Amino acid sequence: MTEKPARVRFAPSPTGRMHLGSARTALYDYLLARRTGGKFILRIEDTDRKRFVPGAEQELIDGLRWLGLEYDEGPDIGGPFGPYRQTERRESYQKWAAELVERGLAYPCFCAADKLEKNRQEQLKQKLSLRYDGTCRRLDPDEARRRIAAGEKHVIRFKMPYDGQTTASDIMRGPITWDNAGLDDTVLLKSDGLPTYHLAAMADDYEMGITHVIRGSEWLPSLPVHVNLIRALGWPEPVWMHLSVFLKPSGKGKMSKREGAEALKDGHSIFVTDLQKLGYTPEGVLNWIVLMGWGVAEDDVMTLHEMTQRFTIDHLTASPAAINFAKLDHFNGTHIRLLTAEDLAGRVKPFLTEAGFRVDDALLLKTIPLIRERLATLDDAVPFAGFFFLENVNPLPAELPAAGLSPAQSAEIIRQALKILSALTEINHAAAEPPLRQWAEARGLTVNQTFGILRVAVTGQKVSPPLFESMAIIGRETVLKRIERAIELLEKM
RNA sequence: GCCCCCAUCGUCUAGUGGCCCAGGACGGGGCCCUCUCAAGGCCCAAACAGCGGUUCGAGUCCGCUUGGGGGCACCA
Repeated sequence: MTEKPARVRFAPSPTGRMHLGSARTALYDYLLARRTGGKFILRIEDTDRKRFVPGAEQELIDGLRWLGLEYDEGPDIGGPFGPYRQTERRESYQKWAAELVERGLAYPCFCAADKLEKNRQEQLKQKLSLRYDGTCRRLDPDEARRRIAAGEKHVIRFKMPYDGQTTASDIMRGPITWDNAGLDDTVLLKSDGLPTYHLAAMADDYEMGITHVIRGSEWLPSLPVHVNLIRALGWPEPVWMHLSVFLKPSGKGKMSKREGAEALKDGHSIFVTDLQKLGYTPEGVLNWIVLMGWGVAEDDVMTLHEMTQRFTIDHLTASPAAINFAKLDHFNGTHIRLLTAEDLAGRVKPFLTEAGFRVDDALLLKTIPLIRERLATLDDAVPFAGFFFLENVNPLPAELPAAGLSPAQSAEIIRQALKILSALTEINHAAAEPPLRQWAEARGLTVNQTFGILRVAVTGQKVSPPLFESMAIIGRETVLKRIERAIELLEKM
């Protein structure tokens, strides 16, 4: 590759939970940085003190770590361009704001919030476009200085050009042109002295040497503000990439809290730490989201490492993508099957432990070949492997009799099966399956019926890994004991 | 109300003017395998939103219409 090393930043604000959209942005950031031999930076945009959520930053960091998106610079690990939290860089923003005012590119605005709100309502009523009326832009600079000196509350607004056009280029959409007449005098510095996103992000990107800005398409409307600001200050312009939003599964509208709750009922979630708890793997999640907005012709199963080798900016797509959880399940299962037995065992263990099973590592490892292709999520191991770690199972009596057979008939069948099995010195597929099958067929029974009763007797459930392979792991004595118990249960029915 | 973006199977997408009577994946249907459930193999149905241009030739370029999405805060 001939691309120059890119400096890319993931810049979330600690105002909520880390969702799929953020994860995908971070992924693309990471891929671009790794692909070009550049740097991936985590920056926390915490200038909104009202919406600040304690713990949100940690969830972001945990999410990135879990996904395996290691960053090179960040608030917790430092780096040459720190600090990486915006509230720790406020002097810098104030300095830039002051410079803009001094050069006549920005101005202090004393308009009160309630007055601005009244204006907005009025504009709404008259069906006008919503924008600042420009009162303070026309203020005499000397008077403004006097009012500031008198301690009057104010913000700093950027002076957008009144006429002409602004053109900026997005990597996936090409050049976009706006009439400046439709642009607003955006607030750069709030009355609490902290910057808004517009100033803070641009200043940081400049000071941190960011070469590519990857962010959500909700930022597209403020692109002209950002480029005018950058150009006013004479800063180099980064490459812009505005990622489309994720739509709810129906494709109508973007994901909301309502859909989030709906997904959770279904064993899915749009939050990355939830996905972890639900038994999804980073590999599965990553593979799923990387394809929502970036297309490959074929071979769509990839690890993070393979993604970094294949990722290219020019295959990014600009259209909104609907979330499809069925596809997540598929990718997750696929990556589970790609793991080594040891790896899978280690990942599955916490879910079994959490479910109350006392897990023996050696035993767990033996069950992996039996359960691996049955798992869509890691916690599917609970129903598929839990019974291996139990001394006794408790079959539901109602589930014991085979379809179309009475409890008495079913009892008789496994009494015979017990006879056959106890004659064996070891119970495994090779030794147990042929004689049982022969016997069943001779009696005019289907193997489904016969093996079915045994399955419930031995595993306690109607659905399980292969019967005889499971028996081999459980061991002869325990198997025979469980069958005897089932016979008792059937006799009592 | 104003501004901006997007538009290929139900969904995610490949396609960068002829290689496309449009390819892959998920989901769906069928068959095979099979002790349940899976996994796996094979096969099938399924799309270029519409209308005008440009061109010898358009899914691919342009315009309009329609549909969808985003934005218009001292939030990011």
